[in-house]
Amino acid sequence: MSSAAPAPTIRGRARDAAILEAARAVFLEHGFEAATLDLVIGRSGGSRATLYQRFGGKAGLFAAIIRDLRDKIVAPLGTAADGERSNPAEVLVGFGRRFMSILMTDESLALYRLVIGETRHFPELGRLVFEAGPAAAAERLSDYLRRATQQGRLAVADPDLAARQFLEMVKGDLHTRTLFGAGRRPSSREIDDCVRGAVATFLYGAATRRRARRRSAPRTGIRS
Amino acid sequence: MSSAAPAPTIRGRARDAAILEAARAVFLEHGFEAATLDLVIGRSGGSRATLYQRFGGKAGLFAAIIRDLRDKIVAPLGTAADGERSNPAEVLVGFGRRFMSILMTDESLALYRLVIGETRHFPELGRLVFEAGPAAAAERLSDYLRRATQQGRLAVADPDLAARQFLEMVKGDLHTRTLFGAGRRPSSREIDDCVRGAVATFLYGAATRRRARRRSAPRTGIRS
DNA sequence: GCATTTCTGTACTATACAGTACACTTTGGC
DNA sequence: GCCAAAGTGTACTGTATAGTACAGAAATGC
Repeated sequence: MSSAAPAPTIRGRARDAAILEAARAVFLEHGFEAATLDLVIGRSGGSRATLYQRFGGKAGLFAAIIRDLRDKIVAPLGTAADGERSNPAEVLVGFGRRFMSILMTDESLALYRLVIGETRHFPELGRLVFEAGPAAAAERLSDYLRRATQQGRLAVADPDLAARQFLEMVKGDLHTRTLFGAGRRPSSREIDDCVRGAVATFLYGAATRRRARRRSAPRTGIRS
Repeated sequence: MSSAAPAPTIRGRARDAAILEAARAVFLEHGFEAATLDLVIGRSGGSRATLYQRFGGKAGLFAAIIRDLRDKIVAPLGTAADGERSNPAEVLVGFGRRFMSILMTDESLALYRLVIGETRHFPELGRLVFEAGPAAAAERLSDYLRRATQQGRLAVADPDLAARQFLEMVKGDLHTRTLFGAGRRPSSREIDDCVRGAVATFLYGAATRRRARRRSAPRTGIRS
């Protein structure tokens, strides 16, 4: 599928890169169906025949740019953890911020819209992006939560679940709202508040203290 | 925009309804660009001219079905709260379940894909759907959280934020994963576990008990 | 520097589709 | 039943676009 041969010649590599860059912009801006190869060629400056020879056609080009974007934008999500300072709150705030700083870029949002919108036609690409991004980020966070719990710094019963919960809270509805184009883009200040709020709720919950039971009880004690 | 006149005659109303139903199916299945009016007409059985007269064209028809779907699918999200039993955990589990039971239907997921994917071309429709659905649901939950806090049953500093956090956790990554088409559709059992897990974390948090401070402190005490 | 491979430009094909026109049929109020 | 309004069917127009063909230019490797 993608660009079959890695790259034949120097000119070829440059051409591939130019086509990919143009295609990325065009697909992100217009979506798969509304994007036209003439638009891509107009931007990249190559020739129609080369595009077909190198990428096989519109669908192949689309797959190629999604893979490209996955590597450039989405994969870094999975490595959004670093320097584990001793305080879990600080670690979580840092992780949340890096997560959001990648997720809320124009390119990242456009990629989400594109992939989610085209899932019907390209289901495997959705899987590709999801696994490399959000799922990988959750895995890394899960590792941290497990270690912190073993060290007695947190009390997390199910690290995988907790990691996903935390990341969803960090996104808050800011991400969804922005995907829907509802309201203006959130400021970095709002994003920061959202991250800190998520950390607070994640760590301490919303129950009144006098009602709090031993941690393990409510976790399994909520019935029906 | 939408179907201008409410409905002129009986046959007319039936025709409108048939066109809308067909258009809904076609747009949800193919997306805006890939959907064709011939497909719609083939399904609804009317004539091309009527469609144009009643809905003004492809874009008008699209706007009409989005409004229709908002009323039928998304708006109920906003009313997903009922019977406030005394136990906050039970109320939250009930709310979360109803929320997810609407959100995870095939139609609801397809609508999300459609609206998110077409936000570029129809930003106002995204706003429409978001406000009527997720935002309205968060508002109702926020009301409950505020009341429960006033009654001393919960300790929620910012009910609006908390409501959004809770709903995001309830969705977990199940919703996003399914939107991306990654992995099989979650079972109702998985959804249930996700909801209960969200309630547990929302109420009690992940901090170890011996590290827990007074609730108000960490909420504002997380710096940088 | 020459042969070969790769890229380019242009022109062409086939098709699909939104939107329009118009003559004809059905419906529904009276 | 009549007749105005609404709906139908078909055919047509114009355009946009994916994909193909091919001859020529350019670069690459030796």
